[in-house]
Amino acid sequence: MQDSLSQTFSALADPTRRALLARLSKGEASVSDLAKPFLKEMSLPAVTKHLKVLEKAGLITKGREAQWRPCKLNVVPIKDATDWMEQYRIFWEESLDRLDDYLKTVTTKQKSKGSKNGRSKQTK
Amino acid sequence: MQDSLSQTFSALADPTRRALLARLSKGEASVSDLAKPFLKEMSLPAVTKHLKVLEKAGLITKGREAQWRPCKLNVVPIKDATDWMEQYRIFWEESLDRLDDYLKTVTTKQKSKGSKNGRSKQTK
DNA sequence: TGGTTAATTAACCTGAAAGTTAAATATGCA
DNA sequence: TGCATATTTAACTTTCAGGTTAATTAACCA
Repeated sequence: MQDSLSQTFSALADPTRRALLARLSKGEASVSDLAKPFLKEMSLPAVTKHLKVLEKAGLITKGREAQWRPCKLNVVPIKDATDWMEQYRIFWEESLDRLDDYLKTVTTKQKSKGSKNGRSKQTK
Repeated sequence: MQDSLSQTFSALADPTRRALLARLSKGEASVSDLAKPFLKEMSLPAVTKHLKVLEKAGLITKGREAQWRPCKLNVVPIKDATDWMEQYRIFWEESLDRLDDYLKTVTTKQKSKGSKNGRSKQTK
């Protein structure tokens, strides 16, 4: 058995499953509704399996209504994954800062037609 | 070949690889440095393979310095993955709002010993 | 009761992921 | 040169993911 973060990431690591989630973000849908856009590319049981993966990862829950299984999105594991990723946010914000500084340097250079230093990355 | 989001998510879907990234977030390290904490559980070539997965996903880059291959974190794909997840943020914020409302209702009830509305979720 | 629709299960195939051990490749240094 | 260290590659095994087709289950409806 896998830890739940791994399960979430691996559920998300498939474009069909991400598309299913995207569809469900617009509202509940039955299995055949969900499958419809994919039936050119794969069989219904294949979609069933994808849904099972999503269900095991806690990303969707299936209800029952007559012969339909209305699926709905559960976003909690996505939030958990996002929370995990947050620990890296500082890194890309940092690098955006550097980009910012760099752009400022370029702008300055353009205005003053000259650089105060020979290196490219030096500001700040 | 996989699309890059799938590659990122699938690279992140392994606790060893996430631990490697976490280690790299503290600074560059060589392969053997990185491997050290895992050598009780797996062989060095296994770690090499994990690093290759991370490298192919663009999450790290390997340099060379004598016989060492210093690895460093590249956080861009993580940002991309986060950006993708952002489309779901509204959902969990929504549900936190509902929780918030609920807590407010409970508090109000405690203070006023009565509820202003007759909705179903208010008890308990 | 029997037919239709919705969905799942079973049995199977193929390929790739994740690990192994052993051998090969670089690089530094005495 | 030749040995030691760092890392990768090769060859192999096992397990699992993702797909298939065919059969089965479940519910509705006439």
